[in-house]
Amino acid sequence: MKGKATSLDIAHLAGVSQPTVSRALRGSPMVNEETRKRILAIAEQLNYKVDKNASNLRRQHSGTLALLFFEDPTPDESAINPFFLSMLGSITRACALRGYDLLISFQQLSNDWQADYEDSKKADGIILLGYGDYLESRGRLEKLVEQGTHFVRWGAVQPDTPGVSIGCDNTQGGHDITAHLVSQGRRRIAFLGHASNHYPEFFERYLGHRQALETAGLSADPALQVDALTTEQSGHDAATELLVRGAPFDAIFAASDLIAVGAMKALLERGLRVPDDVAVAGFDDIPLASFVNPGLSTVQQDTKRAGALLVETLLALINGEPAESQTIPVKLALRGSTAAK
Amino acid sequence: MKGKATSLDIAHLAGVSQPTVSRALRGSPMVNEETRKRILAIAEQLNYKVDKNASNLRRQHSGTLALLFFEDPTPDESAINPFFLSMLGSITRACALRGYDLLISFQQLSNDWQADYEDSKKADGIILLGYGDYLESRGRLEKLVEQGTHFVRWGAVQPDTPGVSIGCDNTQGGHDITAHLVSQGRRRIAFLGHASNHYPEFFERYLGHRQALETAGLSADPALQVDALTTEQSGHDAATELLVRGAPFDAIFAASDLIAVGAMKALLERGLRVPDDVAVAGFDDIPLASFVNPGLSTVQQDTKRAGALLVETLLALINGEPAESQTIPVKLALRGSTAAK
DNA sequence: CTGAAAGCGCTTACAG
DNA sequence: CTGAAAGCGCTTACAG
Repeated sequence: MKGKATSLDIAHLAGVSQPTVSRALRGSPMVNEETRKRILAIAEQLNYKVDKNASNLRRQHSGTLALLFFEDPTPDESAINPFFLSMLGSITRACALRGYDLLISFQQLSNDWQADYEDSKKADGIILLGYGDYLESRGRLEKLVEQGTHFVRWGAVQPDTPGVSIGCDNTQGGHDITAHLVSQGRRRIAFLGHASNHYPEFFERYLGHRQALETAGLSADPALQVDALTTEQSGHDAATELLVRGAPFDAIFAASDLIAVGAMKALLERGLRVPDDVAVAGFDDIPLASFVNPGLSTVQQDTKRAGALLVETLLALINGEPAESQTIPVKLALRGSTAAK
Repeated sequence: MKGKATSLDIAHLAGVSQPTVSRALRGSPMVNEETRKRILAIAEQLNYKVDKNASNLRRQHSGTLALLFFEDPTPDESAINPFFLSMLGSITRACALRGYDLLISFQQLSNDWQADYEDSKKADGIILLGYGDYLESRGRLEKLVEQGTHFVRWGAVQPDTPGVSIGCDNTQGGHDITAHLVSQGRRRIAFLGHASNHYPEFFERYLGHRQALETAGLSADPALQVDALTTEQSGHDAATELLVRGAPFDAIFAASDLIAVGAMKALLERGLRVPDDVAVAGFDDIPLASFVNPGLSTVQQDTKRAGALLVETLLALINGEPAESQTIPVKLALRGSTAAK
């Protein structure tokens, strides 16, 4: 036999028709048990595998999901945001569990998305994972909805966002970690991270932060908010800017762990001690958070649950079942960086 | 028009035959320029995308590579070895650059590999990336070769390994970092990591380590080698074991950064100072290496180059071109953890 | 329980 | 330069 075996080869060997082979292989109940066993044995022996291209073409689905991963500040570097890598792992596992393959594509938010996996029938639906200017990408989300593409997005869950989104409770997280800082005796708490609707996740964290301040009877000083994207460098720059401004502060809540780690570096370089002089908290609970010195207090996102929920929701969408945006609860992971003075 | 547009729909609208549409879309030179333009315009307007299943079925290839990722000590946790994540990123980019899609699958080394992507025509070839007992997996490599599967493997490059491998120069790396430790005045250098042919990469690093010791006129004390897998926990355990043994040492070369970081923790817990009491070096240069305190000296593997080389080699194999195993040079990344006493 | 027939949407000789 | 024909390897009504 030259080349790979086909179902027709098996049919010949088993003395049945090709459709019967197809039925037996997929466990159709209407195949004689003995016939099935014979067919399975031959298939095994020939190392036969169903040709997915043929099968998919006929069945008009692919058994594959696509993960569209976009990140803007790091177009080409190998350093991908660890939080997303953790998500990647959990999404892969969730797919495998449900018998789906996962196609992966890294893209820049600023480019046109190569989101034609579904159109070209390579995937049944798309998971969008990334970080960047929401307002810039919004139009593309609308286009996906318009085209009837099946997709779920990881991000801020807001009523006016096109399509279905899964995200963590950013507001609650921002609130809780700030409340914790207050409970540790901090009063002048800076926020490092973009705080506008361009970056809804950060904005929600910021709003939660402000809520907690208000509850504590503290006011949010505009001088204590500095824009930052989710990279260490950006966090370093933001903390430096904060120091330059000169407004006193005794704590920093960074909108992501990467920002927090960069900020800690900047503080240490200026001779400030964490947490003695400045408490620092982050968001995400990336592995690095427990390794910096002191350990970084942060808001933990449940990536395992998130990955599973993204996949489940997308599959529901694909199957025409109702699917809604959902928010996942967060919890605090407290370490040395926010100890009381 | 209901459902997605097909090439036949376009043919009708353009007043040509369906094969002409197919030719025009793939830029065949034997299509009238005006006809082509008309067809392209219609295709654009209908948001037409070639059905990959049909195309692949006909052309008998998939334009997709599969990345089979296996890791054994962490079957289900979300914490994936950061070094492999870095490789993942570079492989994805290398694929995208060459117009290939990447299918990803996480597996346990101990299970049967679900390596039938090529058999089922979902991928044209497979990249194997992972860490575990080589002797255990060897049989499966042999089977892949036997079946004529196109694959490349990241790992130790050794003549008797089935198939084609790409790996870094582990021996050189182990040699250079040990020579560096010696140059910093260290004389009793421990090695943490498996040092047997079950783990060829570690073994090569160990051999390089011994070479450097010999060159320096130092002998390798068996009491200073402790087995460890590439996790922090394992590194922590190994360092603890080393301390329990009681043989004096003034430096540790860990076979991976994760081991080194775990070992550093164990040392600090016992009140030992790095580098004053014990210098510590690792291997991989994961992002964490520059964040621990003090920064971890290590051997840097060029993951960008590695990813590109893996993809290039696999594509050569797929195209029936000659392809050979290759070794990538390494370089040292020196930080505070190996400063002179 | 099984087979003959049709067809998924392309690509590629083969003719002209 | 273009079209009619065949066929990639399956799955699924339709008959029996």
